[in-house]
Amino acid sequence: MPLQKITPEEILYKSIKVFRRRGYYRTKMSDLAKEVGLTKGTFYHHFESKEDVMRKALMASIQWFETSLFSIAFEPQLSSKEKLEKMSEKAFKAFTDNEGGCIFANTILETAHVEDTFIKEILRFFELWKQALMEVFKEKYSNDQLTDVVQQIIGDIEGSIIIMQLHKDNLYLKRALNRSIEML
Amino acid sequence: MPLQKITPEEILYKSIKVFRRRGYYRTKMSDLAKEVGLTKGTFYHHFESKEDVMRKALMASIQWFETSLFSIAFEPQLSSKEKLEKMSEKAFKAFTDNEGGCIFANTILETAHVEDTFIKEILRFFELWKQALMEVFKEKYSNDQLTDVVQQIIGDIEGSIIIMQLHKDNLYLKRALNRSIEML
DNA sequence: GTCTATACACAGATAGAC
DNA sequence: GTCTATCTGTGTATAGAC
Repeated sequence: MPLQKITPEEILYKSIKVFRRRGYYRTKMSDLAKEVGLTKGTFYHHFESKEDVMRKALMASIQWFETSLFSIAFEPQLSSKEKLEKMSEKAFKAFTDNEGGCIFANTILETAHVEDTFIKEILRFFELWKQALMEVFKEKYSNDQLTDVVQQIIGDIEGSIIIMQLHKDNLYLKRALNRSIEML
Repeated sequence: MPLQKITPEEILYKSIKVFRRRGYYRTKMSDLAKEVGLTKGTFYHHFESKEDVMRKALMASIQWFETSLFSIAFEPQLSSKEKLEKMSEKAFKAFTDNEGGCIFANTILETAHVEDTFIKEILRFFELWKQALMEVFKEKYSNDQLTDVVQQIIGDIEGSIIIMQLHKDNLYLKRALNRSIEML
């Protein structure tokens, strides 16, 4: 009976968890390895470098948001309100699960003025989020209002995630998500 | 003629600048020393450790916000609107100056789930901000609304700082500050 | 594919001359 | 008070056995 082989998906899932809580720079390869249940040496068998792990982790996370959350905005059988409520529920779970908030916001604040290593991935996340919300709000707001309204909602949610982590109280995020529903 | 002696205030001011842009963990003692124009060895003559520099930098920053910005909320000769406009103008400058956004938000996201080294200072900053805004908004909102409204405004501003740094466009912060004025 | 052992680089902190 | 030199710990990454 061979040792259970760990899948790349599982490694990335657990790496995201660690990166979200500890940040990129503070996370050690040994932290990632430990979380997955491997040694550092073995971990390097799967990835070229720490940057490589982070990039693939971000891409896997984007993939998840795209197929599990943002896609709701384009489900034709749902009303706008139903879409937004469903998205809010998923977002709440995603940003409170395992603590650590939003890995993309964390990373942009951590690396914005130092290097642009992950900027492409981070921009893509926020762009997809924007597109999804614009789809939901397009019937309520005119084209020239739409972008601003959606950016405001994303900012409100991200800000509430900061306050949520500061006070260790999920209610702040819940309220921000409810405010976005009220704007419909 | 002796060499020009650098003041502790000046060292802290320049350290804040570096910490804001690079974050705590990624900032090296040599970065701080270089910014101030000293060598690493000399820098250690002024501070015990990196943690010591950061704590004193945060305290100096809080001091600045308290005396230069939050204090405006308690100036008796100004109307609420005048207070808020004056505060917004100062806040815009403070959060866009030198880039780097809000050092307290950056630090809470960077360290929240890893250590609580600076949590006391960060909580104090947000508490003072909250108190100041509550003073300005107290005539407009009832007591049970007041805390939530003010927390929402702070969240909105902090969120806009993230989006601002993401898109390298100060307008997002400007808009968030204007929204707070519209809530008066 | 997993492990242990190790090379290498670099950051935090200290020592001691001037 | 400032410098150069150095110690020490530790984190990234690699080598090589099983």
